[in-house]
Amino acid sequence: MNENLKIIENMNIKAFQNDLISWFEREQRDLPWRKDQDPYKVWVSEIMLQQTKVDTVIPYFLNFIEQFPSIDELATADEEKVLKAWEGLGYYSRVRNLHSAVKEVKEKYESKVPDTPKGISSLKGVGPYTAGAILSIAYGKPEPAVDGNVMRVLSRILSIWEDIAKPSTRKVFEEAVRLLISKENPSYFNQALMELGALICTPTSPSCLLCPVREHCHAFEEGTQTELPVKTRKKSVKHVDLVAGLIVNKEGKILIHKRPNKGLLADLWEFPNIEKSQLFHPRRVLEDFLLDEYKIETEIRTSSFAKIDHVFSHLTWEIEVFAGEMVGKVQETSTLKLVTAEELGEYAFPVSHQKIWKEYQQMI
DNA sequence: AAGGCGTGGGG
DNA sequence: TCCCCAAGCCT
Repeated sequence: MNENLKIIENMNIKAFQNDLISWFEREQRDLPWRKDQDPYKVWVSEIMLQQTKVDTVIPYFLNFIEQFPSIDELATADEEKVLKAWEGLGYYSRVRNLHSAVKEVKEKYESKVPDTPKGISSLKGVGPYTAGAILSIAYGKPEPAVDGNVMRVLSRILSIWEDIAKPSTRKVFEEAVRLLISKENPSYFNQALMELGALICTPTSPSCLLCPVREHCHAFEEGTQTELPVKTRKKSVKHVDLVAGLIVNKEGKILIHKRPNKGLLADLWEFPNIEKSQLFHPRRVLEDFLLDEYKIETEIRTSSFAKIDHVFSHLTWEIEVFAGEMVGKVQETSTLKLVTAEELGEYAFPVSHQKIWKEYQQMI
């Protein structure tokens, strides 16, 4: 056995499972994806919940399932509508992968979500955690579903001092779960570990006195619960200065651009923008960019109407925004459009550019 | 392995 | 204000 898992040898595993699952049966939150075990809905919820809080996900989940109630309806849905349903949730590659994987399930598996580790893991956007979550929650299979909650909870119960920021550490916890998981109810066991992490065994100031498994917890016994888990923090973020244009034509239509299908905010729409230059005034940089890149002649106002600060997980933006008018005409393409203010609502924008639009409306 | 990839909320 | 977090995955 792994040296990190010696505590398990002296655990009463049956009692641990029972205490944990009984607590979950009593205290679990009433969440929309817990209404049934439809593998499709479990799948959608697990993708949405990646790095995202329950409270944030709930309204998105309800709307998404209403719009796309089944594999077949999502598989045949218009890409732009699917992306719009994800607008504001972040990590947009999740929805692109989900849409693509759902199409694959429809074509290759007759619209039935695979129920084997190999099958489920082959789907785009389904990694080790999500595979285990779907297999255990939707299909009752005793597979580990190790997320941040599970690593935090088990690092405390089993006194595991490995750095959970290291990718290789997940395997230690998967092995632990394989030893601990209830074969009678793997679904509740996995969900209970995560629910415990969310409600009781929280990152800071865990509620040990309310914990249903504190008798089984080595960290509680030693008083080390606030020192665990060990997690090295990553380095600070870089900063980028942008200049953007809120450009309208003579009919008042607004110029928007679709971002590339890879990288940051892929496939989302934006107001034309470019990184600032040290050498030239932002207004001049924007003017040149619109002419060179889109062959658009513009008259840009002398002073900007807004400066938007936006923070991502790995970088920050400051966007200085200028209003302007097109002089001539544009050739519209699939990635460059002129739209009315009403039509803007049909396109998915990142939050940073939603801020631009709000500032513009206040200004005019 | 390590960095890219969003957003909103809490201490 | 700043830093960290929240049911990770991909390259």
